[in-house]
Amino acid sequence: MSTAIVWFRRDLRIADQPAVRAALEKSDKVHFVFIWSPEDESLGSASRWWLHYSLLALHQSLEKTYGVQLELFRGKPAAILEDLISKSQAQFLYWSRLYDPQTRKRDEKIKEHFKKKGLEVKSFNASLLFEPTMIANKSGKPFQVFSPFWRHCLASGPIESARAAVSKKLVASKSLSSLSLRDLGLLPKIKWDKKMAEVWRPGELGAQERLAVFLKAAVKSYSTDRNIPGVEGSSRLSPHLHFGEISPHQIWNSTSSIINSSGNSSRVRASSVAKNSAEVFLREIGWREFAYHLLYHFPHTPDEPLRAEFKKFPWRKSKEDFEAWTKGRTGYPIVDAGMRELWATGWMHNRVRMVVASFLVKHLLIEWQKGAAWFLDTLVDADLASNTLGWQWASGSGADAAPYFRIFNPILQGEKFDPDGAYVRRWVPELADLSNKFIHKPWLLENSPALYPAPIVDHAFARKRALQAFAQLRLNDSLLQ
DNA sequence: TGAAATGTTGGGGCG
DNA sequence: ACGCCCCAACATTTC
Repeated sequence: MSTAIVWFRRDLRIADQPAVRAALEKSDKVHFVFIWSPEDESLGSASRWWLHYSLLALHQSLEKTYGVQLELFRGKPAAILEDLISKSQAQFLYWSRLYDPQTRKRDEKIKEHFKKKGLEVKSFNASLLFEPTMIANKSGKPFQVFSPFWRHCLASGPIESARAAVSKKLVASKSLSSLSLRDLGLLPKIKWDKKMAEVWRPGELGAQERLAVFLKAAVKSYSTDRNIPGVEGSSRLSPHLHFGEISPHQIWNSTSSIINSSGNSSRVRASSVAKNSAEVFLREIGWREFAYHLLYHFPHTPDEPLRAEFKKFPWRKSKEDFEAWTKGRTGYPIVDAGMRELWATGWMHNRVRMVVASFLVKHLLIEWQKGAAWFLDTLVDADLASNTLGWQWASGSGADAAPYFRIFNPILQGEKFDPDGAYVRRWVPELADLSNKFIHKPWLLENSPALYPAPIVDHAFARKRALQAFAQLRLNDSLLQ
């Protein structure tokens, strides 16, 4: 009897999972394998916490649906797969594709190696609506601006439907002497994760539940509410998407069915708002696709600016300022609230991500790579593609970037998007008693809260300094030409 | 998915 | 009644 190995990575689900489906079609003996390789992929503590529970959830659903366990290993994937294949005599090795430069290189080698040994090795698309190789502009080049990219994607043909999980009982095969989940050492040694468990439910079921809740209510007013961090207006699907607990196809299918069914309702007015909101939401899925497009075609961008002239930007070095930023002690309430939300829950509202990123890069003039690294280290949805796009956007050095002169005013952003201070009050409790008038500028109070720091930099001063620095950059650039 | 500076308009207070 | 000024509200431009 033939044997297949499914190598799970960031596709931790069983529905709409082409590698699993292919293996089940080929064989009644399948080993489901996950290899924890911190040497290849450094995950922050929040992401590790998530991964632990996501693996637990995957293990449970594999057992329930197929009657077999998830087998866990630790080390270099090539070596571990070699061992597994010789022990199991597997003929088929399947996985879902990843798109970051290092992993692509590693996986290509592994594929070539086992093909040479006579195995059928296949990789599948399990995480993108439009893989980077499918999309190019008229001159055959990758897109660098979102709108034309997304227009092109939407015009490039219908999006495939998500497929349900195949249900089938597999032949129990001898386990490959795997580790226990605890042996992977993904959980934190210090117990800081209590808040995480209150906020998140990692795993495929948690993802489906999150999507269902979002589509039932919040999606209707997504286009406006998604900007208000004090309101639960966003889907919070990002960590589920990152670990592949849900596919964009599944999200696409269920969301577009709302768009299509809202046309013949009697409440035409209300439904057209909902329809627009659903489209705005799907556009955000499009931004994720765009991020993978850029990472694939411009593999240097996690470390270096896409626009080369930014390499010479006169960044400041200030350990103290960076630390104040990470700890949520900059003296600007909306910035500090965001950084503290991140620290407590491993997540930050997107509006606030833009504000804190702009603050680090433009007010403090600290290089975006440092902010990007902090985000990767602390976010549960830490994703190289999306994170790179976001930070390059904020610094003005990337594709479709914010112009250099676009500097967020942290006071105005707070007043505009957190007008009643609900978000600040939640995450910066020492300001909870302030009136709406002062909640975003507590330093103007006669006796401002003693425990809360004064602004580490004056806004007007910082704005001028940033504009000067960016002007210098443009000067350098024109002198070179 | 920007903010600040500058320009324009028009209502209303007031001599 | 009229001209003048102030200023809020909105529009445009500039960074």
